[in-house]
Amino acid sequence: MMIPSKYDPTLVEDKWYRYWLDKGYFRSVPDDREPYCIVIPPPNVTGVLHMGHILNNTLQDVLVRRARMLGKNALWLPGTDHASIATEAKVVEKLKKEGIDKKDLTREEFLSHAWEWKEKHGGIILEQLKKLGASCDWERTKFTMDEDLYESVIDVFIDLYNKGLIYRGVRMVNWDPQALTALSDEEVIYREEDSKLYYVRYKIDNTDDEWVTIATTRPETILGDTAVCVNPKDKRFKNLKGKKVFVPLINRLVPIIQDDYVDMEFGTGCLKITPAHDLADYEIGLRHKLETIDILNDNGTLSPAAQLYVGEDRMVARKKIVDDLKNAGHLVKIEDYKNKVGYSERTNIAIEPKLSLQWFLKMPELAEPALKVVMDDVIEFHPKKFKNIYRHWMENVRDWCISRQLWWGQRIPVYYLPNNEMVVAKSKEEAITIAKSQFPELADLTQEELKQDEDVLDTWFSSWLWPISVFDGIRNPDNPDIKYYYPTNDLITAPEILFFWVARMIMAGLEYRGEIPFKNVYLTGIVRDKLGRKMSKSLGNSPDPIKLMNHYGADGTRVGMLLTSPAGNDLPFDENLCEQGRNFANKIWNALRLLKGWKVDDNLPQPDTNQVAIEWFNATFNKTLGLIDDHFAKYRISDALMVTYKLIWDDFCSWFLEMIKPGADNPVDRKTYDDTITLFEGLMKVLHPFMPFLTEEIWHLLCERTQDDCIMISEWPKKGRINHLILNQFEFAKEVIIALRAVRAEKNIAMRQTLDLYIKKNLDQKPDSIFDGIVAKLCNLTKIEYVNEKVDKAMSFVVKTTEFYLPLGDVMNVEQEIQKLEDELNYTRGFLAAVLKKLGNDRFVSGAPLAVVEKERQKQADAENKIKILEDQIAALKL
RNA sequence: GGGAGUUUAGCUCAGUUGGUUCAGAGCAUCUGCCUUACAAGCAGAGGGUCAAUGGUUCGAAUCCAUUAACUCCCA
Repeated sequence: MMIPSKYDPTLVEDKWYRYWLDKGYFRSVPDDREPYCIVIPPPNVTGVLHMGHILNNTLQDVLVRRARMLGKNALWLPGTDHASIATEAKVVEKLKKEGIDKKDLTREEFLSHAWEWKEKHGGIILEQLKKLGASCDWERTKFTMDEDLYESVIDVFIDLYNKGLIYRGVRMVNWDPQALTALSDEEVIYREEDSKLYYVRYKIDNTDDEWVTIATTRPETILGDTAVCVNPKDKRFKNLKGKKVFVPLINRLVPIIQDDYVDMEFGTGCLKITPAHDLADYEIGLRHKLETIDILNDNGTLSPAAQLYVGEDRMVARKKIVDDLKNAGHLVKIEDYKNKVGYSERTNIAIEPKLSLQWFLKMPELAEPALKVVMDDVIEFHPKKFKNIYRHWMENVRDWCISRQLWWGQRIPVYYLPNNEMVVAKSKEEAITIAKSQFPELADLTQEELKQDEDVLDTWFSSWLWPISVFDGIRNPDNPDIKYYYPTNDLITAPEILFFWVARMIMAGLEYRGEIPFKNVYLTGIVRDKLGRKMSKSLGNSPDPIKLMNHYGADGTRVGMLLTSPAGNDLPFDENLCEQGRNFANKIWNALRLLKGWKVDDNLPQPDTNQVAIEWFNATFNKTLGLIDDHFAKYRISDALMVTYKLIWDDFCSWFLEMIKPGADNPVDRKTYDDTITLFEGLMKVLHPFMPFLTEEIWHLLCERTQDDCIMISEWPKKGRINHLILNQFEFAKEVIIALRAVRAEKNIAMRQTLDLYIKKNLDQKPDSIFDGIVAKLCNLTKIEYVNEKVDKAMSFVVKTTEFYLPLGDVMNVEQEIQKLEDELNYTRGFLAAVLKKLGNDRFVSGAPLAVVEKERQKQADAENKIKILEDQIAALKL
């Protein structure tokens, strides 16, 4: 067989993905086995694959592939969410390019455009995940706007409303004056910018010429002022108590109030209060029962309530009012000032805090049990540190604003009646029935008189049901799927959405299933560039994951992502991590080439050295498998990968294959060959979750396979007996081999030149020659002989208490040898001194555990023995 | 302003309830090698006052306190 010396993933990856798909290996339906389930954190339907997805989905695939190999009925359920604001923005933008204005469309027309867009562009990301190797059950792909999921959301709204948990109220929201919608806090980006602090004086009522001066960054909001506030502790303003001031330009008389909120150090210590346009002011307004004057229209222009600049944009009004204040003698001074201004993530327009009528979900009752299950580790967070952060949020939770002024999403099922009442119902028909029964005066109510709420629900109000609604567990709570797969096992997501999504899923799970939605939450880090910046489209600092996969292979990219991404830590991404992954693939490929290049001789007896090598590798494999399983159990995925990496590269390729490698043109015996194939298979199995494509390819090249003999559905290796003795024996042999290599390197002795080795055991120890054959082979020794006396004129080294001699004749430099031995002697003496000091300390001997003291005594004995041997060697050389 | 977290080699990180031989790994660096699987490789080497100070202890990277720097969340 001709195998190229470079592994080419492009010839392999698509082929196997299609094969797995055709065979239905990703498919899961309930059966008698233990289920293992992950629901994908639904990516945004507008999205394309970015590095964060690569990390997140690689982790999920690793977990789900391993679970499948462990014999579980593994389901990874894929899907997307409708991302109401992002998608609507995209559709609006697209229509604009076609000369269509959203305002000219009916809701139905707009939605048909939106669906068209979704069918065409949505779900690219899912296709891209296939390239990564994602073993999702694609037949179960869900979308948050699918009919069943849509209905689940509506059902839940109605249910929560009927439970009294949903209410309509006026709240301060982040208003996007361009998109004309409220935004959630996470959709607002705060940027520090240079602005001005304006000092404005207000005349005090009933005085001739007494003023108070306030400082503000937004002078146009003066028109909405309904009070001026000072700190009650502030001695400067004691005289102002109970007085009133005139708001400049419009001469509205407002009270001076006192509140602890005011920072005496900031500005003048006097704060203007505009309850309609500032969150803190709004709360002060509530406390002091102030009037609220909303001076802005939804589009950011000033309303008639402002009295001045009506119809002007808020930014224009700001400039104009500064001039007018100045001319009227109210402007005291202007200072430069840095402050943080919120911008809309989608439209990049300055956010306006605005009072508006919104729908809210009460959180405290839902949050309490959701906090408990995390604190009690019913749901485990990995890493644990996120428990604190979670608790802090859950203990200070605020009601959730669930309405959005958009069309793309689940429309709020609230119907307003001609009598100014409202009903909540699943359909217009049902609404009419309810209305008629509740209000006898509406007996003739028609559909036309019914007005449904215009708003849709926040996208998170869909995704918080995700682990339930994807199995139709809201509408059909007893269906076989939900009963089998719920609660799911692991959730893999970013800490950024711990509250917006994870916490809310836990609430919904407990509310609607009476059970947690998942047992473990694995929180990934954020993928950053080398400079530590978050990867983003606007910075253009993110590599294209598709290009990355084309270049390094999906396997290489997966390994690159996972190599340095411990849970919860940010990951400064570097392409050469993927290169390392690619190199690893190539290394394994070449191990296969080596193996497949051997001639196998059925009549050749197995040499003892090969038997030893196999026994040793088996022990190593089993020991490492234990480590790998342990790392997985603790969700230390990158550690599991690193241990696997070293097992294959160092233990298998660098040590084992070199041990059993037949000489040039020599055949290998059948038993060694077959055993090596079996060992190779085991390695490929533990590697499969990380590098699914390469391992499948190698699996099929290692030997003839039937159609359904695929590694992806093979069984995860079971940990066998660990021969600890042989592991220790090898550690000793390894030290000898390394020492011998060092001698060759130091003396420039080529590998092809053979050497003889003499070994002198001490302290009545018997020779243990089990690895001698292997040492001889790896170091090209022609002879290993055990002796009772030191060997003259020979290079020497000591391992533990055994002396090794290499008679090299002339290349020996006695001076140098003596120096080397003396260095080691000095070191050992220093070490012994430290040990003796410890043992000479009564408090140590009496205070430390017996085992620790015993260890120190052992160290003492070892060091003393070694010192004696070194001294003897030096003496012999000096003769 | 409130809260949380981080600080160990040039970089990214391990380091279990304090206790083997003066702290480990991968990458990077350096040295020597195209040794008949692999230069996408092989064999080696160097590199750390465990952020600082103080304390507890027979013993501290690990526990406590203070300080500093950075990150995140909330306001």
